[in-house]
Amino acid sequence: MSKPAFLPHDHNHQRCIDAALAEARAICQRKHSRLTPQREQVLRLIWQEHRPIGAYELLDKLREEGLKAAPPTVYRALEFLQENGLIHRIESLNAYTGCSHPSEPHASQFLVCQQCQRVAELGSEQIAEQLSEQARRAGFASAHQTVEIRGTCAECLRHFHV
Amino acid sequence: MSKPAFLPHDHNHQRCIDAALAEARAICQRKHSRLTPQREQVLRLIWQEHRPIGAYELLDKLREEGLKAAPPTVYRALEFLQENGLIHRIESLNAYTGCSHPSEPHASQFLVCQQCQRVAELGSEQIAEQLSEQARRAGFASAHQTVEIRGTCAECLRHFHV
DNA sequence: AAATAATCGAAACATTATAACATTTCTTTC
DNA sequence: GAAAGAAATGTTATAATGTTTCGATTATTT
Ligand SMILES: [Zn+2]
Ligand SMILES: [Zn+2]
Ligand SMILES: [Zn+2]
Ligand SMILES: [Zn+2]
Repeated sequence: MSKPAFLPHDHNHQRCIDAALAEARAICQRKHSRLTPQREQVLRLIWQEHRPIGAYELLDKLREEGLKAAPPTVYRALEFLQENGLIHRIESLNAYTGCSHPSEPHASQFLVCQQCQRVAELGSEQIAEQLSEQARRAGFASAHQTVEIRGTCAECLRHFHV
Repeated sequence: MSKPAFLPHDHNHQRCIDAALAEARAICQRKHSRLTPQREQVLRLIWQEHRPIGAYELLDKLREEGLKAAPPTVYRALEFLQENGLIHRIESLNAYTGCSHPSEPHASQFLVCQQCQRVAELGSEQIAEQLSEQARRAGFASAHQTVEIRGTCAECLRHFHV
């Protein structure tokens, strides 16, 4: 993990979007997963911001873009994208965010800024390992970890002096 | 943390209930928080099992016990109990579970068994510290942590060979 | 007792997610 | 290319979870 967790608020975000979509297409091609136009559209909408987006907010955006969509449309796309490791669900927000490094399976921890609502992904194997280890000491076999840290990002700390 | 995370399936659970209610009463008395009969009833229902319980499941149980309850009845009680540190919300389940050591504020990590649905609370300050520290390295100021580990508890590992 | 604050009752409403089944599109096989 | 099978999508309805509002009641303080 060399990349900074949160990019500056004014970074060139179009690059994030383009890179995420390109990587998604490559991954799906490799896996023979069908990243259909609708699914790609949903992924693109999710990547519009680093702020997680809810299913119904996505639904609205799909409709704004002219698609005749109903809730299942969105939830099916979300399911596909999750199964293929392209997005994560943020449990504490009931919302979805693009995965920052979808190419390899990984444990994730999320930093959720209360001020700007952005989310960044830590990919600390160390944390994941320690969690698994502590669980193991209780005789517990870990299958999946949900780690979400709510707080204030560096930029918001500077701007709002919270 | 000396107590085992998961108690045996066949432990004397009435003791858990009684102890939890007694501790809750003591805490609320000390804090001048009003643990009304309704709130205590909800807490007792939550402690009926080590399995987290959803708001509407609670609502049903309240009605079974003769209370004329509506959703706000439950959610208000849950809010009170959470504010007073007597219960935790398990985000990945949309459900609530009794706090195992409500007397002092503490970070919590939850082990959630996929087989028996029980939840145990780790209270590892070490994990909490490491998470805060890793976040801090990203310039992020932690305010609250959600840590939920899904997997299989020791007893279920033995019984079901998963 | 009166004033104030906290709690509760009740109805409506809002948000998030899934079930069920029909239709279309894509892929494979012949 | 046509037929069969599989995957994806459309459509409607409904389930599950959570909130707002406002008035009535109860508890606490003065
Ligand atoms: Zn970006
Ligand atoms: Zn921020
Ligand atoms: Zn018990
Ligand atoms: Zn278990």
